[in-house]
Amino acid sequence: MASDPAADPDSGSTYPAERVAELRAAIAGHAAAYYERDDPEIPDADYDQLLRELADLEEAHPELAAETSPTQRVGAAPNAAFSPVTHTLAMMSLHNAFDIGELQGWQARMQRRLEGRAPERFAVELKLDGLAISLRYQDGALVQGATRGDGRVGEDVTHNVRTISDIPERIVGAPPVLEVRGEVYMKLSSFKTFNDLQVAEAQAAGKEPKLYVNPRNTAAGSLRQISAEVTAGRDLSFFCYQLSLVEGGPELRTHSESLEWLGSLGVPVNEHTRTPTTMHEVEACVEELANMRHDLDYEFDGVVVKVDDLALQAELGADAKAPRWAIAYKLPPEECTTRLVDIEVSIGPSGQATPFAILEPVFVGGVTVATATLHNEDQVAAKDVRPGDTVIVRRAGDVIPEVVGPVLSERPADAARWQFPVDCPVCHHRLVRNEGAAATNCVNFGCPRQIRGRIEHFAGRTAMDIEFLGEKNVDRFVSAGLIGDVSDLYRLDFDKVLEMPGFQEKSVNNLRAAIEHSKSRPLGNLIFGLRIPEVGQVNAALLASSFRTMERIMDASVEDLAAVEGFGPVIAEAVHGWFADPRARALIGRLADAGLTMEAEASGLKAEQTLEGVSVVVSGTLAGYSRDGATEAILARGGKSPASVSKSTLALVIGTDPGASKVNKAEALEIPVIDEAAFVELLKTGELPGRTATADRHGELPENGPKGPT
DNA sequence: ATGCCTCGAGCTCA
DNA sequence: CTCGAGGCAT
Repeated sequence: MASDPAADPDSGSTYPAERVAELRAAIAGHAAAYYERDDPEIPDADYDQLLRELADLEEAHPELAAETSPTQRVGAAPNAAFSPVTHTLAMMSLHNAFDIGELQGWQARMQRRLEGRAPERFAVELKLDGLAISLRYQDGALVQGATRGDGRVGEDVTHNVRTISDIPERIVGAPPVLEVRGEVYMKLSSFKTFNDLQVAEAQAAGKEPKLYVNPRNTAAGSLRQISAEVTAGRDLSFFCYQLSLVEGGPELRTHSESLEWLGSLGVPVNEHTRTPTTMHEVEACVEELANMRHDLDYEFDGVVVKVDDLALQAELGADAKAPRWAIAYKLPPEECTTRLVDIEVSIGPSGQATPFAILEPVFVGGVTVATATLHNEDQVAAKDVRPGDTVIVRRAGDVIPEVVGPVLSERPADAARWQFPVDCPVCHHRLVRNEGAAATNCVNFGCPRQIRGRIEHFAGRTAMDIEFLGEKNVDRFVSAGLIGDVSDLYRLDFDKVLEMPGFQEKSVNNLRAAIEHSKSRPLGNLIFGLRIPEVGQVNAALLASSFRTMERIMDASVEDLAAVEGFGPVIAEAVHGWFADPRARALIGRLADAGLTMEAEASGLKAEQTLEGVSVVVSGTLAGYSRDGATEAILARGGKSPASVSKSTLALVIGTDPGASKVNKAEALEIPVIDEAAFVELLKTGELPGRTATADRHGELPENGPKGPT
């Protein structure tokens, strides 16, 4: 902005008309910075100087004066706000098609009306989820923005529309009169930023945040602000989808031509527009656009098909509700409303009490949703959803169903704020929420849910990997009183198991062998299986390799533990505290007696430490290594293998079907992406071979196919 | 204060 | 696998 010539009075143009235009543009920019973003770019005195020069010029050259000049409106209250605006051309809605058959029906009706002639070309566009507005330009200057209203009469929202950066205040090369229609919407990223800001501000003020429900409602609400400053803070966007009125413009024969022309004038037009010629192609385009639903930074709820030829459009005309030359192909809703019947709390395997919503079942995002997690007490409070509320439920793509928020206008008068239950629904002990924690927990060590949870975790694939001992069998054995903790597994009464329905000799023998086999699992797996707070797979392996024996871990002081690389006071304290409990020590004793591995494997002659201190991430399936095999190979050579790519990653090894997020991140961070052969080389030498897979695959990756199920 | 990492929850899909 | 929360190092 410092180099803006118009800001410098000395570099002014010789011709008054040009200078006037320059001044107006500069003033508009500075005014926006000052009034709308509260962030002045130049001193007030300089601004006043520009304004004075403009006023002088306009006085000297009355033919250059204009209604829209900043001299006419600076400081003026937007008293025209929300006054009724009668649309020159009614803003009609669209007929809907919910499947391909209805799309074909529409085409057949048109063809009948045209007595057998068929449209030669169509335009297929996204139907954005925002709100429709009409913009009027006179001599290239934006003079009015209006909402759709009832289609005939809308509301004047000019003051707010001017704050939308996508919408040009002036159009160079525009005809004397120009009216366009389009959709004001909010980008998903802007919506997220905006809601994050709400949370931050509420926290700073010590209040509960008021979250906005979705980008569409936020955009609509933003345009209804009395103060344009509020609207300016919302980062709205705009796409034009129709030229509705033009006087003195070029000759335009098709809709797509008109959009192209508007685009060339600087009016934002959506890039995802197709112009197929046959209905068959139309269907393919509709499908193609529909598949982009989760790949864009904005939402759309349908695809609009229009007859491209403007003369044909005129011939087809409209019925009472909508034009005959266009139809909206509606996509299945990803968001809808339903009744929140109740809020209940479930106890997780670790004792965490998670509130969840019981919903009147609704079909949304391709599945029927009957329950949805509400995460924790604060989430329920922030959303302020109450039993009896009508709520908005959302399930976008492969995202988890979510209760977005209540529809306050539908709230029953007697709906009371929901209270977190006092007792565990499983064991009826008091629930505890610690200071500063988000979660509420059942802390009863003997809670049946937690007994089961601990045993399931112990038997899980990532811990002791006991086959045939899944959720269901654990539940049955615990219920039958056969096991109460993990050490009971090693003295399980198999005769009793044999008596249980569904168990025959063979299945019992399988189970016996699996349990027996688990005794020799490495020490790290055992430690992980114990489920010590703050100790996951990584920290468990660290404990095993640092202390070598269970005994030494049990006897380690907090300082000893904190000396482990990557351990701080919190983890050290958690480990120490866990082993300090006599019940834990007794359990370890029983496990040792049962014959479980209590020492780290004698590492013997180890592989050369070629990867000392570096980290290598693996994604996808490798031919010569199992998932853990590759990780082990890296660890054995002194390297690390975290689950995600970061700046410190030396290389990403990809097999077949690598995770897209890892590959993308590696590319973004310019981390070498290597194939299995290069990985083998890397293990051997610690060096990356000259040619990387990145170079090979360049230009190939962005063309990932459709993400939907195939 | 920042960025990397692990933990732990919840969920999908073969 | 992905995501948010939180621990730890810098």
